[in-house]
Amino acid sequence: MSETDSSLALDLPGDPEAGRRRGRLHQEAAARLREKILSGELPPGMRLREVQLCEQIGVSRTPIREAFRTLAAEGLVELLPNRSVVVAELRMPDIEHLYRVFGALEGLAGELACQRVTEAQVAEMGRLLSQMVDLHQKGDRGRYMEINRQIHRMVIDIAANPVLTATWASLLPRVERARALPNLDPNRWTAALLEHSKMFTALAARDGKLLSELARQHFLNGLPYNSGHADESAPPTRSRRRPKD
Amino acid sequence: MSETDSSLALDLPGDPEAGRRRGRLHQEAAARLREKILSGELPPGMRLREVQLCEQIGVSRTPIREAFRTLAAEGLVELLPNRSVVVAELRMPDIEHLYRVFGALEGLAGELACQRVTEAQVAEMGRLLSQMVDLHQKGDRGRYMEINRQIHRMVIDIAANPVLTATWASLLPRVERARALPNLDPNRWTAALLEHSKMFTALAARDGKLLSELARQHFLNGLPYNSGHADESAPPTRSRRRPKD
DNA sequence: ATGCCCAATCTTGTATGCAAGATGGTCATT
DNA sequence: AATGACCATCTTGCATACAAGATTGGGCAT
Repeated sequence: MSETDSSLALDLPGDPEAGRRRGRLHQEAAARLREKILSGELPPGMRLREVQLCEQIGVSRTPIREAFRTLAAEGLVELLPNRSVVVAELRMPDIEHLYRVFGALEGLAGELACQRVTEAQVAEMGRLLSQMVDLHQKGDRGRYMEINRQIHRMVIDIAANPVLTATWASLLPRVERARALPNLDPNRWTAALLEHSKMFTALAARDGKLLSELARQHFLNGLPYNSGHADESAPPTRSRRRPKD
Repeated sequence: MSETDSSLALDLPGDPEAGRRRGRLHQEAAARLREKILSGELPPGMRLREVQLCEQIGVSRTPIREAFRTLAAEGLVELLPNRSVVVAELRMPDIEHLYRVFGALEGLAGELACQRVTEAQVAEMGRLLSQMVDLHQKGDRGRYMEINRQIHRMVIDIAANPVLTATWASLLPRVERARALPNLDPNRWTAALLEHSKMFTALAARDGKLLSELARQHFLNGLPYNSGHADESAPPTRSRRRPKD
């Protein structure tokens, strides 16, 4: 993933893997574009021209176009008919809408997981949780978030609902993108940790309804303070940052 | 060369619309394939060969391939890498998974709709509901289902959450497909009507939590009785369970 | 000078060609 | 006769050619 070398081309001259990539070019292209969008290298509103990306990524237009459809399904780009594809904007109201849906899905996942979770899985999750506490104390945000992702992923897996998993996964890239925004998720670390702890308790007690509600709330709490849903388009002049808790 | 149906071609010789279709070929192809899958003309498990469909629909492989991706995102077909595209199976456990997710989305929609619905919209919905009662008495199932769709669509629209709408819409074709199965939705007409009535009352009272729960249950009740796993973790309302058949 | 129209160019949408992988049947070997 | 390898063919994945709509900049008329 750190191959941000200047050459974006997928294959170099004489690449022995050249033939081996067949059948996955569009997936690779989609993955690469997804990275670029999430990292902000391709900023919101940017027009993506097919030939330009073809040259950068080193494939023809066909797999690029297929990748576009994948990314459009993930909400990362918008396809304008007979016009360019543009990187989707991500404004605050959109994020709120996204979080509401994602929260509902996580709630459902928690509820279903409660019905199926095994003791071993509860124990495993307890271990992950204590790791998170550790990392929080060390201030290692990167690894903390990694474990965080792992836990959420685990709940979804335990829920064992393929439709849920697929829907959740299709929304995830946008959520990650929102999380990467500077003013989101500022420093509610401590609060989030407490919420995780409560959710774990609910899971261990197999209290589906409670976990469902906690998961939803946990997620909505990740929104910037009190984004009630009334404040539409981002207030431009508000430069206040929330004090760290 | 006689196809199963010669009228499948999108354009006939000398079609004046021939040029006007540009930019929508893959959409039309997707729509046509979607229909064929929902109607059962393309049965589950059937292998879809590109060239064959090209001839039937009258376009080249490119739009067909793009249509395949659209349908795959809707869960109607499955793309086997380097192998054919096949019409997705739709077995009972899948349907249950689907309904759980869809029910959660409808629940969220109801909750959000309660926060935004206007008196005029409540009135309109009351009108639709009474139409349904009428059609139920007349036994006009077709129109009944049409109004039914309209009401659900209206709730989603009132919720005014684009992410929710898009996610819901992407799941909808599969739900419609499940509804078309013979042994689903047998004759719980009357019960469904009663549930709709309760939901309407909750909406009129702006009781989001209640509507959310009712919507979820309403949807899950559409599953054939005894569709598999243990029933939901809903002990508080267990007296409500309908032991129908 | 300003505004409208047209054409050159760019960009996307569609069709088709070509190569690699999958499929299926036949033949040789045990 | 059964089994496994091989070859012909089919099908998909990718690349590229071609056409139509969109964009834009300049020229012309007012």
